[in-house]
Amino acid sequence: MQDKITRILKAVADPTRREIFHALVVTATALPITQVSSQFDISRQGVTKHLKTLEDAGLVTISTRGRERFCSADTKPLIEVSKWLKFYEKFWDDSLDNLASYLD
Amino acid sequence: MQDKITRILKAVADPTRREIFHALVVTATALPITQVSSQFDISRQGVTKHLKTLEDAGLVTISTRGRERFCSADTKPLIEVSKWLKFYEKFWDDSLDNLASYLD
DNA sequence: TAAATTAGCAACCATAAAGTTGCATAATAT
DNA sequence: ATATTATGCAACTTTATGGTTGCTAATTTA
Repeated sequence: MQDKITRILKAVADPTRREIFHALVVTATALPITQVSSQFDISRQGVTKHLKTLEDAGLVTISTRGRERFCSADTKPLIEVSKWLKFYEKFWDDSLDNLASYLD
Repeated sequence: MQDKITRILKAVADPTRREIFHALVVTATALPITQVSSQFDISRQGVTKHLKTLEDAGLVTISTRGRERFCSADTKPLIEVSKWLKFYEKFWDDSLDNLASYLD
């Protein structure tokens, strides 16, 4: 369907999803879905959908233990975003000069 | 409506928009809309919409001269994305150690 | 065993997003 | 003056997205 970088960027483009991701990153311990969703105003199903999107992007991993599903964040896919940005860093300040040197 | 970082991330989350943006960055000279759209398979109007989205995110600036509207890329807003990423860089490799030092 | 908890699935809704076409208008070129 | 070109605007279609609710199934707890 979509390529990796697109999935990652779409995943973090939504503010609620960024919040969920952030919460999982700073918690640093795997949380069951209900416990994640309790931190947000939207329904559990809403959160589950967001978690699925984050999982598809590789930003969240989910493991089942008993009836619970534990979610934890994985920041590694963001390296892709960082790599994508790298190219444009060249142009951040003195655009023309840096472009010139790039074209050489 | 949406906050800055969300507008920027949404703008670059679309692959066609990333392509348009990239084309403008490497061209380094302002291009009239028709000339931009000629490089893509979608209609001129489609491209115009994407340019509007990019402009709203600050990634493209458009100036009118005569009947033409010249578009050029501005990479500066991507600094916001870079700043957003900064926080998560801490966790990229040795997650637990770095989280520990962050929490101190 | 019965009650409570965790979660998935499916259907649904409203809105946004990506793209199209047709038409009007202003600026340029012939 | 006419024809051409560059563009905006508006309406429309299709599909994606963010969110909801109701129901069912499985695992725990009492």
